[in-house]
Amino acid sequence: MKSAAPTSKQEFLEQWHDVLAPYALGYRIKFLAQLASRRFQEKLEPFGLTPFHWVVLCCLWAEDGLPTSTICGKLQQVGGTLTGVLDRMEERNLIRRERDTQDRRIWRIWLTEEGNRLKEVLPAIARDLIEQSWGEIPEADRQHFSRTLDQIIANIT
Amino acid sequence: MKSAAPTSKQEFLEQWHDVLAPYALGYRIKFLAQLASRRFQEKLEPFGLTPFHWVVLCCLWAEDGLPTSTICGKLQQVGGTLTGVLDRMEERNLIRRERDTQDRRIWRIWLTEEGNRLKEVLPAIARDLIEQSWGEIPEADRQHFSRTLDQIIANIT
DNA sequence: CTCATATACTACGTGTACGAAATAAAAGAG
DNA sequence: CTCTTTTATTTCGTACACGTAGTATATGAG
Repeated sequence: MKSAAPTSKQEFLEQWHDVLAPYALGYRIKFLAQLASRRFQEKLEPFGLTPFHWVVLCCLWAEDGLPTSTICGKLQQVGGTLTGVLDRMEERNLIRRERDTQDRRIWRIWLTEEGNRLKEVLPAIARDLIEQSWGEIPEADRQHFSRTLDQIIANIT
Repeated sequence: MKSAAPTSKQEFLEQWHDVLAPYALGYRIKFLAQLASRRFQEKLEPFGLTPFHWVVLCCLWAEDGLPTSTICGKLQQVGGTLTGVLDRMEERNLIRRERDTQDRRIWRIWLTEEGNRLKEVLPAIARDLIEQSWGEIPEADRQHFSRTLDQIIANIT
């Protein structure tokens, strides 16, 4: 029981199709999310970053100085989760917190120079991983999958 | 910044398609997994269960008395994660740990009476959630999505 | 039998995630 | 201008999730 357990991916998929039908969809999606996160984590490790850091950086690259609540909204994450992530990002010198001058309840998040520089390196890494995930799947199927994904999200929201 | 933040689901999806293309696929999948987990958690709360308890129970309903490592394999989870989950399931009187008589390294997991009884109630709840997730999506699209999902998992494994 | 190696599981430290409660500042009622 | 209510964020407690290290037991070489 090292890390990845004995069951092969083939067996894994079969089992969750047949034996455990009620959870078939949910668990496979959760599993894919988890697997993708592991892969991405491996690639980010050399930079001392996590997948969560990456998405926060994405938000700030698009628009710097966002309030914490706006980032929460973009990522659809609970406030308490962000606090910890931002704490660690601040420690690692990726971002800087500054109080809004108009509304002192708001803390705005600003990229440091290092946070900004990563924009030159990370996107290529993310793109490669996505391309690997799609693999041989043709463009039409990718779009179809993507649309259905959005529809499921809408159904469950 | 209560719990779900101001950005609407419509805005959410648009943003992750356009603004953050590199992460578009990954983050939406992660988000769906998270969202589904929240919904399922809500439904399991009255029983004092979590989604993880559900999948472990699924494994044991199919075959009772499995070794911890086999459950790890079926769920494709790291051993350390299972230990904690099983600890809590034991405390909640869902399962019982027993040492294998042949190989004393192995701990076999057995359902308690309560763990067994839940088989009558929980599957319907899970099925409802899946059905809600699919919504109006026609059968052909469901299968198509499901196949592509497996393919992506295979590509990234 | 004895030692090295492999296997099954647990323990620990870190990083998400969640809901609920606490804190601080703004905004609105009177 | 006060008092209540709302909003932004943090804090806390619990539950995954991972990699690494540690412990106990089995297995194979000699």
